[in-house]
Parts: sequence; C-alpha cells; structure tokens
Amino acid sequence: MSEYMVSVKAWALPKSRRDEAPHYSKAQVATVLEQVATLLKLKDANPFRIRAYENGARIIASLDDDLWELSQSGKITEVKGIGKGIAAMISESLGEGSWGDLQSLYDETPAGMIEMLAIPGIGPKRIKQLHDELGIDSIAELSAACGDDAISQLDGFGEKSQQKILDGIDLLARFQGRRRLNVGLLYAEAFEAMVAKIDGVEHAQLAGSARRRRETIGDLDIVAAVKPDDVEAVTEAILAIPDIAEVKGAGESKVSVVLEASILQHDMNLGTLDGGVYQAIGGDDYSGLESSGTIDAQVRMVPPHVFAFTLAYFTGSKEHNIHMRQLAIDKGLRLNEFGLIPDEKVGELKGFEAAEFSLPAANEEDIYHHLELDWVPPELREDMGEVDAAKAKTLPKLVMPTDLKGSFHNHTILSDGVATLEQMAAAAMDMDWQFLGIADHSQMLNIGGRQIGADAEDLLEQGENIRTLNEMWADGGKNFRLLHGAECDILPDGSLDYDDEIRQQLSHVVASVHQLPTWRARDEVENTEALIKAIEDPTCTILGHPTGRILQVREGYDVDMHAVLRRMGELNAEGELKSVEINASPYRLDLDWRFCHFARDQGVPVCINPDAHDTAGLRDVWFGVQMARKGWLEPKDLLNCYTGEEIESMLR
DNA sequence: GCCGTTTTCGGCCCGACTGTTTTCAGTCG
Repeated sequence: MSEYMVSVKAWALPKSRRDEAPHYSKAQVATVLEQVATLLKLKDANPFRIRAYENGARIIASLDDDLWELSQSGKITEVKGIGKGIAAMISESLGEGSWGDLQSLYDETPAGMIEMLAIPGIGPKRIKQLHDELGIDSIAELSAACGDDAISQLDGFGEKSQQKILDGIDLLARFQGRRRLNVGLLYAEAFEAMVAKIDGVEHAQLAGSARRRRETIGDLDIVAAVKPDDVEAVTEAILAIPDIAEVKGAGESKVSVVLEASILQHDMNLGTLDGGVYQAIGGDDYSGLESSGTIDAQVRMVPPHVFAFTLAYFTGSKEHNIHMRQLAIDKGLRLNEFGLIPDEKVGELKGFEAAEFSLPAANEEDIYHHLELDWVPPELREDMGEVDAAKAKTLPKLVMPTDLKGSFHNHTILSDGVATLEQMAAAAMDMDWQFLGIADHSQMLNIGGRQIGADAEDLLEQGENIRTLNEMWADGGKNFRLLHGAECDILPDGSLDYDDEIRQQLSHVVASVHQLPTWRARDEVENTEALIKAIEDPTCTILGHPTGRILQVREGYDVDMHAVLRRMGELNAEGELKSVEINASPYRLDLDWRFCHFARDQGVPVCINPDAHDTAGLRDVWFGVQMARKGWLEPKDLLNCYTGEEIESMLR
C-alpha cells in the first residue's frame, strides 16, 4: 500500500457541540444522508431507497434556504425529493441533536468495506459477498485473499475477477482511482486528438466528468462518429496507438483501454508549487509517480446521425441524465444514447433500430430544445437545479476565462515564489490583465523548520517597489497596476499575522490557514469560530483556500462554511468588502464549487486566485474559472472581472 | 424512501460490457 493512500477517517455520526438547536449544519446533514446511502448499498438494500437518500443528500447540499427555518415551518417536505421520512430525520437531528436509530447502521458496517467501494471493478454486491463468505472487511485482507487464490474459488468469481481486483487495488493505491482535472485533461486532449485523426472518424469529442470539469476524473470517455462500415478499421487503428498499456475490452461499439503517460509526449512538469502543497503531495517522489501513471479511457463509436445523443448521454452526469429522461417520459418520449424516440414508435425495437424513429438532433442544443429546455453547459449538468433553470430560461451566463482582468493572490521571491515583481507583472500584462495582486506569505509561515514568510520590514519595502512600478506604468499610460497585499496566516485563535498597523498599509489581506494539524485536530465549532474571527478583522479582505484541502491527499479541516459565508455577507451588507477565494491551483480548487452560489446569494463576491509561485502559474486561473462555472457564477459575481480602476477604488 | 391531472400503491432510466455462466448478475456511467 502506498504512502499516497488517503487515510479514511472512520465514519461516525456527528455529535452536536451546541447547547441549542439547530444542532447541525446543512453540510453535516447532507453528509449523513450520503453516508446512509452508502451504508445501505453495502447491506444490499432496495436500490430506490438508496437513491432517495443520495438525492436527498444532493438536494440538501445545494439548498439555498436555511434548513432550520424550513424544518421548523414544516415546509421542508415541499422540497421535491424530501418526503416524510427524511424530513423527520432532519427535524430530529437539528432539533434534538439525535439521529434516531441510524447509529446501529453505522455500527454494523466495517470501515474497510467502505474503503473497498473505491476499488474500480467491484461494487457493493461483491463487497458484501466477500464480507459474508470470507469475512473480508479491509483492502489489506482482500489483497491477501487474492494472493492466496481464495477469491477465484467463490461463486460468481473467477481468475479474471481476481486479477481485476488486484489491478483495481494497485490503481487505487497510486491515485485513489482518480486523477486531478489538470492531469486528466492532458491525457484527454492527447487521446482525443489521436482518435480524431484516424481515417473513418468523422469527429471525436471528450465527454464524461472531464467535459463536466469535475475536480478529479475517474476515466476518459471519447465519443466518435464513425459510419458502421468503418467501425472495424477504426477499432484496429485505435488499438494500434502505441501509448496503450493494455486493452481492457473491445466490443462492437466500445473500446476500453489503459493509456500510459507516454501519450503526453513531454515530461510532466509540476512547475513551482506552494511549499505546503509540494510537501503534502509527497515532494520529489510525486513527479516520478505522476509520470509513471496511467488512466483508463473508453472510445464509444456511433453512427454520425446519433453522435449528439451519445455525446449528451456520456457527458452525464448520471443524475442529470435521469432527470432528462424523466422529462422525456413526461412528454411521451424515450431518451437514450441513440435518440429521442416517441413511445409509440419504440415498440419492441432496441438500440440503433429504434433510433431510426428518433427526433433529429444535429447537436446537443437540438436535444434540449425538443424537451423545451435551454442548452445546459456541461459544467452545470450535476442535477443541482440546472434542469429547472433551463426550463425557466434562467440559466446563468457563465464566466469565461477572457472575462478576467486580474487576480489577487500571487507570490514572488519575497516568500516562496521564484519570479520578481517585474516578471510577474509582465506575465500578467501578457494575459491582458489590468491588475495583479501580490500576496506573499506572512512571517509566521514555516515549512520544514525554515521561515518562508516575509518579515514586516521586507514587506513594507516591497510596497515601496510596487508604488514605484505603478507610477512608472501610470506615467507611461499603461492600464496596469500591482496591488500590494499579503497572505496573512490565520493563527489558531483566529487572529491574523503581522501587527495591525502593518496590515492597514496593504491594499488587501488574503487570510489563510496554514497550520493544518492544529485545525484538523479541532472540531467544526471551534474552527468556524476562529475563521469568523479572522474575517471580522477589519483588514481582512479575502478568505484564502478556505478549507485547506489538497485533492487526492487530504480533506480540509471541519468548518461550517455556510456560517462563515453568511457572516461575510452580513459584513458586506454593512459596507465592508469581504470576498472568498477559489484557489485555482489544481491541487486545491478550494472553495469547493458547490458553495459558490451560496456565497453569491449571501452577497459575498468570489475571487479566483491562481496562487502562482512562478509566471506560468498565473495560467492556473483557468481551472478556477472552470470551478466558478460549475458554481453557476457570472462575471458580475467575481471580483476578477472588475476593471483595474474599479478594483483600486473598491479596495481603497 | 419518494412520488402522484393514469395518486396512497406500485412504480422508480437504461444500455453495454464483462465474466461468469448456460440465461444472467454485477458494474459502470
């Protein structure tokens, strides 16, 4: 087992830390619902009951209204997907602090069985069978049982299943079975281009979670338009691509392969990373791991006239598809990956044959229009309200990378960056930006016993240099300015690094937590209080990487993000400027996109920050834009989209 | 567990592929 394995905390029902109701946050309730769904899967419960909990979790998590108010007024069952059962559970947990008889469900399931769910190729049914018949309840035991050739003897298993499990465990140990968005997209673009140029492929396009820009990607889905007569030749051509490590399967319409890093055609360059991130992902060992990595990929081949349906289908998400199909059914239509087919025409026909009677669709827009919906951008297809918004024609006009005119949180050689003020500014001007916020680490920050952050004296000197540069650009008629800020550590008690009088001289303060062990050892209530104290400091402008998570490596500390964002909204209503960061480093993507529209609704502007440590790092804002889009944000919701002049006056 | 202008029971999205079977269950998306 590799050191990169995420250590999974044993699941437990949250315990209330409050004396009065509401005892839990929306996020806590959503987490419990999600966990109950998973626990029920491992008990082989009714799949529709499981789905009800999964839906409930997603609905509660994306609920804009206050859960406690809804619960008390009894209006919560008016929310579609929340019925009497889940409503009663919410009411009891928020009101009394207790969870009914859920504790026994939690007690019955070994933590190892939950971990096993992450192994690609086996699911809840097999895990339950392994548990019941061989007493296996951890990945280590499963691995050992494969080694003893005990698995292949079981009913329904065989040699190949056993090997598949071993392969799955290996993949999980290296990458938790998923890759970060930036890495996954590199593979995706390379593979998509290779498939697209094969003779007989009319066009090829990336689908799946990569097209939806999820923060991590399990495998790649490429949809290719291929005439039936060409399928055999195209299949052969795909299998001849030299960067394929393994062929997992090849049917009449689908090829499944494992891609090697050699497909990227250049070395994986990590660039200059934040010291804390670098340490968390395993330092120098990590780049070797990444360059010896692999990723699963599928190519689905379909006749050209079916392409749009297949693309929509394999873009997902599963939940979005289910919702779309339900709409189709309501209109007397059947929606699948081959078409949108009137019920009376379907009859006994299947697949391609039934598709002959489909309504036509030259592109995805046509499919949505047939269902009287606006086209839904792939990033929004998570069944978190987008279908209703598409029906009401109220989908947001999502932010584009070109809407950004600057960013606020970047480093220079003063702390752990490798570029000078001038170099960072030049790179920002190359991107047509009008402003660049410099926010080097504050003096408290130590990594590995070495002080990374800048002393107050050096920080003030940097301010002088910035003023000189800004005057030079202003005199030269250049619409560009550096903003002199700092990334101030939030100390465990919620106070900010540097003296007040130092921070007051800065244009903006990005307040972030770096002493992770302390925060991770505390509970949600303490952490939330400390974060709120930090943002209440009059000099604090931006809450940086709000949970401290590192994707694939560690979860953030526990915090009631809704409460923090609500407080920021209150302060803004009083005339202050408090913004929350989407840290755009692909290792972080923190704030999580799921909180974006809650922030917006509280009156908290979001800012996308690359947290760049070299000039190339500024380009990471692209990933932040993808998350802002997933979070339904428009340019007006983002500080980055104001002009340099507007930002200067807002920060003054 | 949720839902309902075919409503309080009986449905709940749907197909491909694999590996195990000899007609199908499990997994995936």
